[in-house]
Amino acid sequence: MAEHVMRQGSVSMTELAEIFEVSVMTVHRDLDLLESQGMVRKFRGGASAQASSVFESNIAYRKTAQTAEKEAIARHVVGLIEPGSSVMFDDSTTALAVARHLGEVTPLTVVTNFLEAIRLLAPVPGIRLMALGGEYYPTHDSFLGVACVDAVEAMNTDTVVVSTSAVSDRHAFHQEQEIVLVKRAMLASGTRCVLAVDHTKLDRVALHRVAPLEAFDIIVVDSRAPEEAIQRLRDRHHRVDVAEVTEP
Amino acid sequence: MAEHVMRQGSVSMTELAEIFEVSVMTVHRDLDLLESQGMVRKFRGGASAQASSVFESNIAYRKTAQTAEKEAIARHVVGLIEPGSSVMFDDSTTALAVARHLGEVTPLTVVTNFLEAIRLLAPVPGIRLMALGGEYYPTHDSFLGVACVDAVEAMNTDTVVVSTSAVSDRHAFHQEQEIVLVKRAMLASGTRCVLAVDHTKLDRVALHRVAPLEAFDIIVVDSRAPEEAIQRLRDRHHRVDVAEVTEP
DNA sequence: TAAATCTAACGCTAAAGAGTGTGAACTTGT
DNA sequence: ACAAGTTCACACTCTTTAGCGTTAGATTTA
Repeated sequence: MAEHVMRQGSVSMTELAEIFEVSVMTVHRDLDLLESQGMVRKFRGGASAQASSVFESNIAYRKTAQTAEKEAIARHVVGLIEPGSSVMFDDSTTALAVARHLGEVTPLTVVTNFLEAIRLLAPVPGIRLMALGGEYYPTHDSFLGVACVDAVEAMNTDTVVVSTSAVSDRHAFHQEQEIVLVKRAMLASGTRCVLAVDHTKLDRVALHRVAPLEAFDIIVVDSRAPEEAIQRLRDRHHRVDVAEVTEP
Repeated sequence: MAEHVMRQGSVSMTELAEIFEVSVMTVHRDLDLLESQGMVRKFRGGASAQASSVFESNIAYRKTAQTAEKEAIARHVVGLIEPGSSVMFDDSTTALAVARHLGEVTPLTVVTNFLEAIRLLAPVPGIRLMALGGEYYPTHDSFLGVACVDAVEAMNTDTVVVSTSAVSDRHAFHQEQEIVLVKRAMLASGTRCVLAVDHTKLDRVALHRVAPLEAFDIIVVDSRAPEEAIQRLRDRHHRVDVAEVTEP
């Protein structure tokens, strides 16, 4: 339904009800949900699409996108992590995919500001979990702000895994300032930094520069990235690992 | 079933299976659960009770105990909180009862290190949630340790609500050192400090002193506390509020 | 004011989840 | 080595929960 609103730009309630063969009440409920997630705007009689820049940074959307790629990247990243070491990661869905596999490399110390990852890892035996506090942001389901940056700066981990929404030949980018600050702090507090991005992020830019690519020791992309894009990254002396995507 | 193990001290598997009219398999599963929560010890053929001091500090036990009293205290404490102010509370089940009612006094800034409360409050509109990070302790379902103390010390809130496992005429007590350190830090960072304890905690002591009762501005107890115990607290110039318990 | 739209409440259905038992395979202690 | 005890995997039942529609009442717009 979200996709339809996106395509049309603006649709009426009754129209949506007919298309999806559901009652008007259901359309209301679903749109309320999408609106609370920042995916669409509601007005009397219908709903309109949000600017792409705002909903792309939204969890509900990010979770469903490029799952196969993220899964492949996650498996590769987990292979880079040694049992007994410490890992820090941010509030990206790619990192969440990594978190799902961390139970395989125990014992491990895990540090994150991502509430969903905390929920996921809290009951896992063999994982010493450290949460980064801060102000809770519902749109990201994570803790950000000054308190979080301070908490990051008080720590040091063997491996830091971050993902950003855009990567050019020279820099990693992200739209939101609060998140940029946290990611930067994380990069500064990791012995080894891994940038994990799927191919849709390559050759793009966003509002804020997070860091130059030199700040990362390893860049992991999925195998659906164009060969020449990978080559271009490698040309600038980066170690670029390609994770093989298996599923459709 | 836990109660039966407590009373008997030590019971065999088959005995438990007969008493509760369930299969031995189920007994195994339930005891595994209780053991993982630290309520009992398992050995080949049966299970034995834990020392009371260890299981009393355990969430699974604390959650089921004195719910009516905690509910009454919680309602009273919420009445002390003004909309628009900030509240910090610890990882006590009493505080959790308070958290359940915080949606009624929005807008509000809430600070806690208790994961269950974070889960509970994250989706509540009108609540600005700040999490205190730190090392995750499964037995308390909260974040403790140096990182947590540092995070607390970096903040200041209008009201601090804490509960302790024992209260004498002069001091508040708790068994665990990590928790004591966090509670102390909280007391130091609140403009107004509230001690919320049900009547079973009165006239008791535990291993560590948390703070003298003078450190608290208000002490809230439930109406099942003996009158003379309340009077004794009041004699020492404390403001003691009594929350009326309604349910059985 | 009338028509349209929105919200809240209730009950229904289908899917998900928790809890349990059975039998086979494995472990431990005597 | 054998018996008692334990664990695992699977299937079954029961409870819980999420999602949808209908109706009735409130709100908004023309």
